[in-house]
Amino acid sequence: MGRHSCCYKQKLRKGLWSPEEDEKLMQHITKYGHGCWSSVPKLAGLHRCGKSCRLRWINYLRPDLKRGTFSQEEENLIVELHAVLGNRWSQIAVQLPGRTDNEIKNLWNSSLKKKLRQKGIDPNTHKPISEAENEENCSATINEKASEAPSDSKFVEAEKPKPPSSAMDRYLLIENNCNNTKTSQPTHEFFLNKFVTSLESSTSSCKPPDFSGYLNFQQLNYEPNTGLSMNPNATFFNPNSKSSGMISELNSTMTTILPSMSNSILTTPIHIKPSISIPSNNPPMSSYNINRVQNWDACTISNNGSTSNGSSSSSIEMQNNCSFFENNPFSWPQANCGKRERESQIHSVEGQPEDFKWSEYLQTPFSVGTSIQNQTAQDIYNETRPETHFTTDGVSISSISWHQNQQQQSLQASDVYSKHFQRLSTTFGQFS
DNA sequence: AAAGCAAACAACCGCAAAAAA
DNA sequence: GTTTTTTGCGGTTGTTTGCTT
Repeated sequence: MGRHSCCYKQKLRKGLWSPEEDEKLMQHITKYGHGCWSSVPKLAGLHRCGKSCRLRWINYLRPDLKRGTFSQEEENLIVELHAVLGNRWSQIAVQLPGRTDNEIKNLWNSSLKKKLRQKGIDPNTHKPISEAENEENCSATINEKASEAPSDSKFVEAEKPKPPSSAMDRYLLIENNCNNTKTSQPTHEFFLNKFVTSLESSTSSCKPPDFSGYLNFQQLNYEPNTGLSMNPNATFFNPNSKSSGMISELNSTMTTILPSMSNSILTTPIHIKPSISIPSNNPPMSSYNINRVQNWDACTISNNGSTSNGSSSSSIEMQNNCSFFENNPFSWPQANCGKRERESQIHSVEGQPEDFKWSEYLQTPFSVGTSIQNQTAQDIYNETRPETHFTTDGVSISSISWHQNQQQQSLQASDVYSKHFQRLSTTFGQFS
């Protein structure tokens, strides 16, 4: 489509917004909602294009914006998320309630990038700068190998290695290509990754998720450490919801995942006998957080921000008595992929915030991951990153090394799960 | 006090995808 | 099924602010 046609049709104001313009836009949207953005300026009496109005609202006028300087925790989280998501600012912003993608992007470009470089970390790869250079060379070798292969069939094209998108991918790529080995590493993360991927693809296709790959996860030879009391019957999502089958899967998944999160097992490849040892100073998850998650299912959230079971909660505002699967368009068989229809459903609920995104409310259970992540990120980024490590053949894989000390392993382990929780949160947010 | 510079912030632009006609 | 319109995203540029010389 290209450029907004309205910009050509008439002389529209550009540049900074005046307080009067803000006021007009604010009043209009508060009263009528934005509806179709292209009609907003006309209806609100503004000499701006709809696009400009939208941007102003999203980045500045929206009442739920936090504003102010970013906290250290937020900065750390952004760095961590950027390592996983890259420049997907909107997805990163989902994980930081009250912050906009534009704000985060600006922070990254003006400050965070520089800070990372000062610490010797390449902001693009999130690895020590020397290591990033080494791996680039390694990738070049891999590409050379790929180009040697016959390239005249579509099959070959499909087999071309995709750029690694996660630490695990990078690890496997380096292991398999640089070491000339062919090992897949069915770690707990591997199956967790499959699980989250199933959810992601099911949300995009509006089909029930395929957990077949994930379910093997639960058959792995590992025993959750019992140092943490975990109610085996705990449910995290309402089992009486419409998609009870899927909810049941999720609940069993959560029961399995959470103890292992807390115990920080996991990056041990499964072909080596899993060693489950708890570092004496193993701190990651507070019982407070566990309890909050365990109680989540029992919580019905009222519109005054308190929970029906009497426990304190963050300032959540939702409809009366809804557990979070129930009152959201999160039912696979009936999944409604039409955005406009979804919007109309949302609008039809009296008093429902217009831009209701339940992924934001999902932050509460998923703050388990976030809280660990903050803790972890703080440790990692406040300290000098470890110098480059080398595998036996000299390939540098420092930031994803399996050979780091136990404590670092446990910290990374928490991060790994945090990452997948973030993905879950992001995925579910697509339904809003 | 003024000039120069850098950082921070706000807004625009172009593109692509999704939705509607 | 095609075309048009709308929305959202990420890159980039412009403006303001604050600090240093």
